[in-house]
Amino acid sequence: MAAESTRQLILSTAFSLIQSKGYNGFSYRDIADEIGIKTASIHYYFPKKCDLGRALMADYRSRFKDALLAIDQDADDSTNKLRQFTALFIQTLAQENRMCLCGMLATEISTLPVEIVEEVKGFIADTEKWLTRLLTRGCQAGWLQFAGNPEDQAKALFAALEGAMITARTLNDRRHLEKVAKQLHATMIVTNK
Amino acid sequence: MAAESTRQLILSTAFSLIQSKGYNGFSYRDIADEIGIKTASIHYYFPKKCDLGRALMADYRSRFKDALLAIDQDADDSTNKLRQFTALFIQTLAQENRMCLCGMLATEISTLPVEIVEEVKGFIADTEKWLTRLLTRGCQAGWLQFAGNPEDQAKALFAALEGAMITARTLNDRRHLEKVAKQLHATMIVTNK
DNA sequence: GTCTATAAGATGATAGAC
DNA sequence: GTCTATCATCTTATAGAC
Repeated sequence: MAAESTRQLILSTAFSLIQSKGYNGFSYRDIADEIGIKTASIHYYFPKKCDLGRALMADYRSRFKDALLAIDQDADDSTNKLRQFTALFIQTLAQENRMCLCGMLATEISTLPVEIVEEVKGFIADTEKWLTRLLTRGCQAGWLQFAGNPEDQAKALFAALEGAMITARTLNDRRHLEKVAKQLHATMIVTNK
Repeated sequence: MAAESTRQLILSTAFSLIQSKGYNGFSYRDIADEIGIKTASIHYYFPKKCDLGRALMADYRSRFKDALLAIDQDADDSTNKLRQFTALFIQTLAQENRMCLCGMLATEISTLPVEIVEEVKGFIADTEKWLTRLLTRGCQAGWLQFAGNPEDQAKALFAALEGAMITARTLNDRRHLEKVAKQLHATMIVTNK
């Protein structure tokens, strides 16, 4: 269907733009010019910009959740699950220096419509909850070790990855993120198990 | 002098706006309305928006450097210097939920004029360099302990603080940042010294 | 579904009066 | 220094023809 195709094209183009320039940094015109359509056509699928923004963030949240589920279902031990998790961030950055949509929108939070704010908050809550469970189990099984409690360590770990994406992008050095990821692993993974 | 006062008023108002809404999220009109002047007056002091943005980031970078120098000159040991460092981020967030200007602009990096980009890069380089020195000395003196090398640990530490400011602001919970800071301390500070 | 046309408002910026 | 007036341009958004 031509309709479904255009809709998908709008979504993927907008996704790329919002990951690199932010919600306030892209316009319907940017999308239209890139695809070769008119802005009115975009309004047909997404009447208001916040409709598009909400759809993008909701999709992203859903796909990220699927990725976490896939890690859960993997037979690997906690250390490898942790590596798979950090790899999600490294892969995103490797793709044209794109930011995690959550980190991007969270920084713009005070300028966003409420519907989008809720999705961003949900993404953080989902991820910290998942990470807390991973860290708790990893500790119990003796694969992981760290000071403090799993909840706070999960917050610190997620924050470090989001922050490192930002600094890596700014310094135009994706290895920056890889170094931070490696450092985070070294801090938590029990090597003499 | 009225001139100096207006200039300072513009800078402080713009600073507050850019910390909360980002470079692409504030306008000359926002500043003018808040101060009670016209946008043309702002153009008198800062002809182009990037002049204002550059001034704000350069000032911030300079003041942050001074704060780091003050920590250096303090008689405290490395663990307390580290606590003073993380306190800088906590204090910023405590002030009306404001972001670190570096983290804010770094996220918008792909939309910023080059002069500003250079200041942001410089801020990251300055801070990571200072932190690396602190961590190196703290290790040598036996106050601090961590896996890997000081350079990468410095990158991870800075990234975690910037990231935690973002998540804390989004969740509207400044204790989020405090928990992450505490966690970072617990990870590195040798308790039985 | 996609377009043209158009609107109302914001934005960064400048010229020139006071 | 600060203002009024004005600018070209962009932005989100809608109405209606095809």
